[in-house]
Amino acid sequence: MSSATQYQILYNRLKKEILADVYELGSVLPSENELSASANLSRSTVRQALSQLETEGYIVKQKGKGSIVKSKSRALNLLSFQGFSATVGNDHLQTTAIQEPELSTWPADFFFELSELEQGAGCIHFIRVRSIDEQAVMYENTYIPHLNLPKFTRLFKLKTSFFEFLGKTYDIEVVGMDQHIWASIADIEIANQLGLKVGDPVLKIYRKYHTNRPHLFLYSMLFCNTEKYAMSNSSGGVNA
Amino acid sequence: MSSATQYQILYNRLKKEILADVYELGSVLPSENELSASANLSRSTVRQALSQLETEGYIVKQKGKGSIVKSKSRALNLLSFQGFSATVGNDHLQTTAIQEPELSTWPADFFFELSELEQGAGCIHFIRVRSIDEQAVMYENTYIPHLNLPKFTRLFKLKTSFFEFLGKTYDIEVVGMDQHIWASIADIEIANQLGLKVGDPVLKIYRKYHTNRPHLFLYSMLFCNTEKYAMSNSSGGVNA
DNA sequence: CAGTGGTCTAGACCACTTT
DNA sequence: AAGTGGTCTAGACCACTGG
Repeated sequence: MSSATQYQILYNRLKKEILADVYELGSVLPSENELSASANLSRSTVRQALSQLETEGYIVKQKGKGSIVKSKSRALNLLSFQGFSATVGNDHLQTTAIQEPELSTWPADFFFELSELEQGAGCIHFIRVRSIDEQAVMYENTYIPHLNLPKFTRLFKLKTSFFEFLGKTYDIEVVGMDQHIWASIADIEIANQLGLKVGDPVLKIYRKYHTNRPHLFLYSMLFCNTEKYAMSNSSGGVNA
Repeated sequence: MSSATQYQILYNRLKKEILADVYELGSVLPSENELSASANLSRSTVRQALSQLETEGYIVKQKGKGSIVKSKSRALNLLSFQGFSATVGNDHLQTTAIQEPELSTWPADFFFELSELEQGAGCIHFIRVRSIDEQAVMYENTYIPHLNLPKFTRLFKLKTSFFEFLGKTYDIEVVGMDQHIWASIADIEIANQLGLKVGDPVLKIYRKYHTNRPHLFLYSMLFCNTEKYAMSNSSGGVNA
């Protein structure tokens, strides 16, 4: 929490209203001047809030028309599982716990560089397997520095959405990420968990998530079975 | 082309300077106030240019410090080759022609859905292999609908940058893309071209590029050797 | 034509980093 | 203390969409 900025407050309000269908898909938001007047903010500040909604895919702006509600997509538009035609909805997605969160030291040869702060804090580690319609597609190894996350191991239930939990419990939001991707080969553990044979090709993805807390990063190492489902994403839409 | 805005001009200048090593990796750009003074622009306008550089991954801003040059990643911030530590510069990147551009019909089982317009136009097809320091890393199969691209097969030289060519010759710019990613296995052709053994894992990427021409899309099918170099990208960084 | 978003200016105060 | 980027204001003119 702490002191949120004006544009963040407006951004959150509008996002909430879009998700709550106050503004329906395809309709226009109040104009920048109207928002400026009603929220008692300068137009620049309103534009900053709208800009964030735009880059996250909630709205599209059109000169002369207005800000049009485009989708209720989640924030990060980066490489998620999709079927070839339709997106995989929550109905079809299951999560299985392989290892419950435990506090330990960081792996010796951790791929990403860690700050001294992170090194000293130790890490929380857990493993999940994600499935789509009973088909295991992703083996997910997550590492989190134990920085000011009281009672994490007690509170977090692996079955729930990790990002949602962080938001609701600690006000932590993911604002970006770096990722590295390789084609790799399933070892015995990965093969077992993903229903593959040892030596089958798997997608290996290392991710570093950036959060709204300045020095807090989250790390994931993913192994994906892409036999049936590809990883996919879109980019584009321009800028401020 | 046409009348560029002030912040676009500044953005392009800074990007060019970063790519030309005027500002080295890890160094700081001139401060917003300095740029504002030297370019004779308001600080807001300077911030808009820097903001675009940031969302595209060229710089990172740090309160109290400055704008730090982060990488020379290509414009479209989506999945490009990077070494583990340093970005791969143009000095280290070679292109080999495998098949020169030729006009033909579309493949029978083309992965992406094609419009009637595209179907009727036929396609230009060429194959390149990209290498980093003599190490082949990407087998690139490109398909372009033959829509109002006069003399393409005569004008385009495979050794030159494809996107740059489209921009300079036809004023076509890539503004976004969709991509699908799988872990796959090298067949005899791919293995030969990438210096792998048949059965080695490769990254398979199908891309559909969106351009500034409303109905013009470009298609690529990539096969990547990720033994030494990973594919990587960043997302996030906020806005104006 | 009035209304919209796109660009731009010239200020201001703040929190943060470095010296 | 000086300098940096982050936020915010109150204006202005423009190009574009709609009636």
